[in-house]
Amino acid sequence: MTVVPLPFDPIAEARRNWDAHEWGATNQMATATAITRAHQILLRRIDAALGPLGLTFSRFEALALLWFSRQGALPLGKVGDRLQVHPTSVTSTVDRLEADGLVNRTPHPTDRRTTLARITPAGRRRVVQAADALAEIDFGLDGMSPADLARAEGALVDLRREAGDF
Amino acid sequence: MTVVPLPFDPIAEARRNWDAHEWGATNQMATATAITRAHQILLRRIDAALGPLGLTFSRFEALALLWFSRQGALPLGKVGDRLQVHPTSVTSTVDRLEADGLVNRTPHPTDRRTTLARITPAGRRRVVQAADALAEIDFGLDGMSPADLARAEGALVDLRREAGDF
DNA sequence: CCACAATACTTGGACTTCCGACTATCTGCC
DNA sequence: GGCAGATAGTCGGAAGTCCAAGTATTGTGG
Repeated sequence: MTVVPLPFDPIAEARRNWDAHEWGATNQMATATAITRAHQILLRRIDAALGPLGLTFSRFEALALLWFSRQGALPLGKVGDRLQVHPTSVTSTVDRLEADGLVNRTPHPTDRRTTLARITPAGRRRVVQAADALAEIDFGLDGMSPADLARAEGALVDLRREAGDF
Repeated sequence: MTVVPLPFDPIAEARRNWDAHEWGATNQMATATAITRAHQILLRRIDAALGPLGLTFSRFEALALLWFSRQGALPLGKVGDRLQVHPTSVTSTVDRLEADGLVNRTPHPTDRRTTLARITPAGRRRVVQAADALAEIDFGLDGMSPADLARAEGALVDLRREAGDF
């Protein structure tokens, strides 16, 4: 995608318009817009870095979660809870990871409703490569100072907590 | 989507795992994850608030941009530049806005390559309702203090600038 | 002045996300 | 014990994002 730098900060501009028309919640609008843009930037860079490895960010997140799990396997539902995504998204993500041989579906030993996603040896190798690739580009955040990294993370804790993240 | 609160902060957990396995760029990973989650939370709340009005956040952003423009019309390319989305996304967004009668496509007076998106009277009414609805829910950010709003926005300025936002 | 490059938009395809609806299985209470 | 309701996962569909490629139009350098 061609990035065309604007001659002004679009958020500052939106803030002026918002105030001028008395639309309310200007600060929230500005922060919501900033988070949205940051996410766009991040996702593009991360997916670009993972593309050569045949992964996307969401597939990487699932794979890393399994990698960290003690047994290398989790029920699909647990994956959804941890990543805060819809069950159908987990199904779709695991479908693709399985098609690439990075994960296997295994029946749960006692609950026949439940399916476990288990990371394969190939999956373990791949996720390490991906983590390297992401560390290499600083997760797309090389434009942020250590202080800003901490500020952003800290400022978002209450939002996540209040939204039920933990 | 059912939100299942976790008994711990998943980012703190990821941080521990990341460090334990020496995967690198832990602070960037944590901030990237926080931004991703914040965006998920935000988008769900905003789209839920706009759903009854037949809008989504991206359609609202485009409509608001046209509303603020002096002529009530902009070339599709300009819309993409301002919202930092791919030309095909603009096409798709304007298609739907046009199907709902909120926007019209008009030929550019001098450049026949260019198409203008023009907000209709119905579009103007709708966007004001939408802005009210969003202010009502504080853009999904009612969980954040004024200080945190400013912190988050400020921390992301450098990222946006360095990425070519402005 | 005219061929070639740049620009503006659309089309088709891949991927992710969600919702609603559906099947299969387990759990609990009468 | 057995039926009702909860839980786990999948399927189909809608919407958003992107990329690659294609058409139409405009701009430009030899």
